[in-house]
Amino acid sequence: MRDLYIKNTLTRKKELFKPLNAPLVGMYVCGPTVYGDAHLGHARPGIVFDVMRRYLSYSGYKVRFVRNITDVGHLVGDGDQGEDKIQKKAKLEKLEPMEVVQHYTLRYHQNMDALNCLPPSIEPCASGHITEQIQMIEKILQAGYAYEVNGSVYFDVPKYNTHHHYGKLSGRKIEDLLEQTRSLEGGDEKRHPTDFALWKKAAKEHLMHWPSPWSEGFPGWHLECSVMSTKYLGEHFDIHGGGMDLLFPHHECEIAQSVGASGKEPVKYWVHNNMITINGQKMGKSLGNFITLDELFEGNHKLLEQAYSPMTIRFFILGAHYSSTLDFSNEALLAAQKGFERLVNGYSVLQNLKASENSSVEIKPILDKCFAALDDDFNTPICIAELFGLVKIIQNASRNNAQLSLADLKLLKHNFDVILFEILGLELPKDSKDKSASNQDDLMQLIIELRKNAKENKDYATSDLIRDKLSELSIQLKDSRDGTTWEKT
RNA sequence: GGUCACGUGGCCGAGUGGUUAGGCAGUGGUCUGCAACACCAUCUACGGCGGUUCGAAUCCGUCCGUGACCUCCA
Repeated sequence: MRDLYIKNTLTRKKELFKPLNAPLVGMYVCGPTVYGDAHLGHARPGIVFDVMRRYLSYSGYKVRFVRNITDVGHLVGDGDQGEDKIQKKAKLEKLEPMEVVQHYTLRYHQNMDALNCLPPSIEPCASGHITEQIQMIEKILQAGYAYEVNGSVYFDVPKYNTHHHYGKLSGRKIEDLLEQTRSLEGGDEKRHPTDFALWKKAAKEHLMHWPSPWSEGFPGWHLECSVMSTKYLGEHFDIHGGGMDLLFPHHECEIAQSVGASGKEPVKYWVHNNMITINGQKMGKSLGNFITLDELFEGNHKLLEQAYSPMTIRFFILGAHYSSTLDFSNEALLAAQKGFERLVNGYSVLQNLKASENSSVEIKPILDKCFAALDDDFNTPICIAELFGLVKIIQNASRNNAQLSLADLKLLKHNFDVILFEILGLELPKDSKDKSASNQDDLMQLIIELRKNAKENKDYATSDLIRDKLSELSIQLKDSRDGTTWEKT
């Protein structure tokens, strides 16, 4: 196994990846709250953690990838007056809360599938782990890091902070937090502004509630991730991922809860993806400046000049390092689309390449660079840049401006496949994949033959007619020295 | 206000103490009956000002600008 380095948010350093129980790797990623369609921002963690997971698998690890579905408990608005997001949506649409959950979970799955993100090994939902959440609260209470008030249970942050460092992940100090935290509204049950709810007593009109030792209520915002990661990956596991916006308070609270309950540090490597921006500003639900994935796939949004395929989106996202912000624009997306086409083009040319006696170029060093890039904190943009270098060689070889030995050609074919499909998870456009499966190709060969005859007879009217009509049918003819090929556009 | 990032050529986006990132767009060529595709060549660069150094876009300081988190957010 090669050495893989991962930037750990906890230490702010790139660290050599050493799994706790090699070859097993436990990976937990925060999934969506299912109360609305997934947008471009959701695609990013979906894709970048998919590539991490794929690369770890490729590298020989046996990965258990857990990604939750949040279907309960996130409050809207400020303080206690807030409403459960899913409940709010349910009331709005006159649905059962679980209907909302089911609907958006399905749509999320469809989107992730379109983006060719592999499904998680386990996809637990919060509502299915109420018992476990109650058990964890009991543990935290026993440890003395929580207190009950009027049927609700809160995590005692100042007390926790006397034994541990609350704020170490996000680089905060509790004293600073105290100064900056918004002042509490009157009647708050919390003893300290930084305390957070583990269990909330449900108001009468609250639709989603469960029995507990403290009250009929529902679990707090951050608890599900601690509970479900512990249940499926253990009290101490390898990788926890999520968006940077979850760093504080969500992930900070997760650490506090887990340490509070078990005394053990839950996560070895914390990994955070950066945000997608639009006009330099974060794309987010609360800002209302988001574009849903369906809108992108269909080109159905006022900011979009055209539709962009899921693979264009995937390629676009992999073109930037996960830790950098990535700015959305039609121009950038179009560049990604064209770039991806170039890569696909290179791939299909590669399939028909003939081997020479010797190689005039070196393949292995470039492939090594691809893997070295991925080993360096999953640097997909550099990996892709090297791939373009290979495309140049492939194109040159097809024009006899470069030669590849049989061994090199085999090496290139195999690894181009591995990197493009297995690791980066890109897919060829459906049409070109199905091309050989039908008799379409035979028909096309006939048409190409007829056009060739016309050209030889200098009957350019006929040859251009064929070309133009095919073009209208979204079929592009590609003339080269060795004859004509075709592809769907 | 606190904490933390970032500022790269027309656009997107890597990288980093001395060597071409890459893609898209542009320009010139090759190919073509004309094109498209493809290929070759080529042009725009590291926010301002200081400092360290033989040498900085890369390190340090400072100023300016932008953003994120501090409230649910991927």
